[in-house]
Amino acid sequence: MSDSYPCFAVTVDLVVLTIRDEELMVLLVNRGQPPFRGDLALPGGFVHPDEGLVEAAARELAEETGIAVGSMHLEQLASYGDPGRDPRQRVVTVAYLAMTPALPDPRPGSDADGASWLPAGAAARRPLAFDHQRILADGVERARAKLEYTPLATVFCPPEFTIAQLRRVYEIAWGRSLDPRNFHRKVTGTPGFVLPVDRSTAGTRGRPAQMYRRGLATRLHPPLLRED
Amino acid sequence: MSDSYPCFAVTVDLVVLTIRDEELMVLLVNRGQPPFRGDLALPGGFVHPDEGLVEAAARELAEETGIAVGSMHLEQLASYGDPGRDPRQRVVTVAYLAMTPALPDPRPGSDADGASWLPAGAAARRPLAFDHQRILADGVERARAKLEYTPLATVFCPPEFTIAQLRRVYEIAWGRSLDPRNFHRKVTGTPGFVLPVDRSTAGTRGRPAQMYRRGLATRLHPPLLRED
DNA sequence: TCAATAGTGTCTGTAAGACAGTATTGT
DNA sequence: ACAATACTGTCTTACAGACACTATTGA
Repeated sequence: MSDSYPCFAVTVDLVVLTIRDEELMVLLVNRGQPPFRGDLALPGGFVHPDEGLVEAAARELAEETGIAVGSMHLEQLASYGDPGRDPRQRVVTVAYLAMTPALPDPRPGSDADGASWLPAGAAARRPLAFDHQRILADGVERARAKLEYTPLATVFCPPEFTIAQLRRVYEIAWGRSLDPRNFHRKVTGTPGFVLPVDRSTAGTRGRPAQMYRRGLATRLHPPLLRED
Repeated sequence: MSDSYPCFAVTVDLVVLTIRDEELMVLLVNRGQPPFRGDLALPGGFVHPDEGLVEAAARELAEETGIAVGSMHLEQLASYGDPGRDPRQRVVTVAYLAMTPALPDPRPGSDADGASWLPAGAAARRPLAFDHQRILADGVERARAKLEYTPLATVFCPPEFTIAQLRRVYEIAWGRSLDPRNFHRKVTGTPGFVLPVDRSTAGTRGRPAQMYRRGLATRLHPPLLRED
């Protein structure tokens, strides 16, 4: 029942997604040491002995991106522990999914040096270190799916945004265009999705747009489904 | 980046759900050793050094219930690794969710001795060993949620079942009654949910019912939502 | 004035909830 | 016959998709 206590290494790895330059992007790092030296990998690292899993994920995220976790969404994705996924030793990794508004480029010389934003779709189809290709694919799919039934699309937007900006999030994440008028009606009609603020855009071509911030809802009723 | 390789124990724990006696039930074991000796706990145990996580979950499931995993649904739930969740040492557990048709009682004298089925709702509100109360609550909520948008309710049914049996699964899991006529129309009208077989019930009061088996769909479109 | 974007109204098809009504069995 | 359960049809309402139309700005 509990005869042996084998020793495992435990890591956290992060799928950090954002929308930049009209594309869904993922934060990847260049591995400086073997194994997989020179390959791209998800940011992550070993969990410290007296540290919780979320704390480890938040710490690694702050180390790699240089920003605090407070402003971004962070949730557990899944764990991966196939024997042989790390050639050195048995490692179980707990993957986390983070979603954030567009960030400036990682500054060279900072802890985040060597990290860069790459298009998520393309990255999920190229080899990455360890089983990170699989983890990335799972993370992208989770994010896409959660846009359907949660208001999480707002975490890709700045604190105040327009309905059109929010719509672009869906269009980019799902790779399909949405009718602006129906989307507007749907979003403003779903209680708790967005809250209007007393401000409008200015200096843009066309009629100024009402600005909104995140509402308090955690689930969308009814959901905003992507398929036909 | 990778200075220390702290040593963790890794376990798998199982939330095994079924429907028995018109109730959602969970398989719990009595802990025979400290810590939490005498308390109820989820079945589970240490992952072997050369064993994958799913393999470990399937092995523990077979050991505790005495049946092969082949006939039941098994999916990863989440991982739990707060420092101090096990008073002996640092343990990270990967929890799995299993769903199965009604099984006979665990036979005394078998490996599954000491295991028993308890109502899941009540068990999720009573103290269990470690953080198993939280894991159980997460598992029950995951199962309830997945009934909405997947055909997983069928894994609680025998290989061949009637629409009324399937409806009871939803009613028991969600704690609300569903209109038999609308449910019938919805289920038979969702492609890939159920497939009719050339058989009917007999010996029952009332008109015999057509029997069905699981379809090939993995998601329900549109979903079968529980809230109003 | 025109182009562009924001936002509203309207129509139509689909599907869910409510529930009347028909079908087929055991008692 | 009657009760019980299976199944079908109909009505109403809600909502998604399509798209005409109005509103408000910059060029």
